[in-house]
Amino acid sequence: MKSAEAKKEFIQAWGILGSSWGINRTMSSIHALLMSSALPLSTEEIMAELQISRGNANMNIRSLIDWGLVRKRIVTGERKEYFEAGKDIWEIARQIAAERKKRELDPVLQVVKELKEKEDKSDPHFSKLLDDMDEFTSTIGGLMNRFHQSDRNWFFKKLVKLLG
Amino acid sequence: MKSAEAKKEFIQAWGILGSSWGINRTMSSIHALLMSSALPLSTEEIMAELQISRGNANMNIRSLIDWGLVRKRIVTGERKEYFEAGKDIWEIARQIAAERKKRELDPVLQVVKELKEKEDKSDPHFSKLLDDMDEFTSTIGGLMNRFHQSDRNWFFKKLVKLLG
DNA sequence: TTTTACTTTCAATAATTACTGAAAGTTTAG
DNA sequence: CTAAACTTTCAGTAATTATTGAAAGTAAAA
Repeated sequence: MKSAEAKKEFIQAWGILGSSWGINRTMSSIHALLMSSALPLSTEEIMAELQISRGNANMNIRSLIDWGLVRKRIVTGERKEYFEAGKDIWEIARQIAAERKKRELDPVLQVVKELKEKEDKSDPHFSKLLDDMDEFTSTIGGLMNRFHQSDRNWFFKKLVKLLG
Repeated sequence: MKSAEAKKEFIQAWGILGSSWGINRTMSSIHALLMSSALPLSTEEIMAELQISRGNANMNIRSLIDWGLVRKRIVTGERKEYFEAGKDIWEIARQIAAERKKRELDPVLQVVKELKEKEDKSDPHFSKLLDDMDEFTSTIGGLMNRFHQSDRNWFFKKLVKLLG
C-alpha cells in the first residue's frame, strides 16, 4: 500500500474518532493530515487535500491552534502561513486531556460543589450521589492534572506499572 | 435549596457533559434523572419530568440499557416497566469506559494495525506515526481493560497512589 | 500610496442529528 | 378468544451543527 493511500485511511479513521468524541470531523481530519505530514502545510494545501472550503479550513485550523495541537510556521521567503501539528502522541494526548478537563469536567465539578453547598440534605440518596460525584470528578480531575503536568516518561512508567 | 431544584440542575449539568462527549443530551439527562432517583421510574414519569415524547424516552432508555447503565425493574403487581440506574459512580465510569473503548478506540487501533501491516514504509515519518499510535492506543486500551476488569477498590487505590 | 497576496468573518445554506406522535406490535388479564 | 395496557417503531419534522463562498479585513511589496 502506498503511503498516500495509507494516510488517507488514517485521516478518515482519526476523523471518525474525533467526531464520536464531540470534536468535529473536519477538525480531526486536518489534525490527522498535519500529523502525518513531515512538512508544514499551507491552508491551500489543506483545502485541496481534504476538499474543503477556505472558511472551513480556516475555522478548524484556528480551533486546533486554540486546543494547542497545531502551530503556525513561517517559512522564510514565503508570505503564506504554514501549519504543523505536534508529533509526539503522548504530548498530543496530554494537551487534549487538559483541554477537555477544562472545558467539560471542571464545569461539572463546579456545579456539583455548588449543589453540595446549597442543597438542603433532605434527600439522603441524592446527597450521597453528590458526594460520590464530587469524589469521582475530583479524582479524575486530579489524574488529568497529573497527566498534564507530567513529562511523558513519568506518566508512561506509572501507567505501565499500573497495567503490569 | 430544595432537593427537587438541585436535581434539576444536576440533570442539566450531566446532560451538557454527555453532549460534549458525543452522547445525546436526552440520554444523559435520563441517566442523571435515574441516578438521582432513589426509586425506579416508569417511562411515563421520565416523559413527564423531562418533558419529552414517548418515542424519545423509549429510544434513549434503550440506549442506556445497551450501554449497561440502566436496567429494567419489574414492580410486583404492576404491569408497567420501571427503570433504574446503577448508583455506584465508579461502576458507571467502568461501564462507560468499556463501551467507549469498544466503540471508539478499538476501531482506530484496528485501522492502525492494518495500516502498519500493509504500508510500504517508504515514508519514515508516517511509519513512525503509526508505530506511536499503535503503542499509544494499545496502552490506553490496556488501561481501560484493566479499569473495566478491576474492582472499584483496586483501581481506586492504584489511582490514589498514582496521584499521591 | 496603491496594489497584491493573503487571512478572517459571517450570513446563507446544506447536512446531520434529535424528537414527535401516531400507528403497529406485544403481552397480560379476563 | 378479545380487550386493555403497555412498548416499540418510524416517517415526518424540528433543531442543531457544519460548511460554503464571497465580502471585508490586514499586511507586505512595489
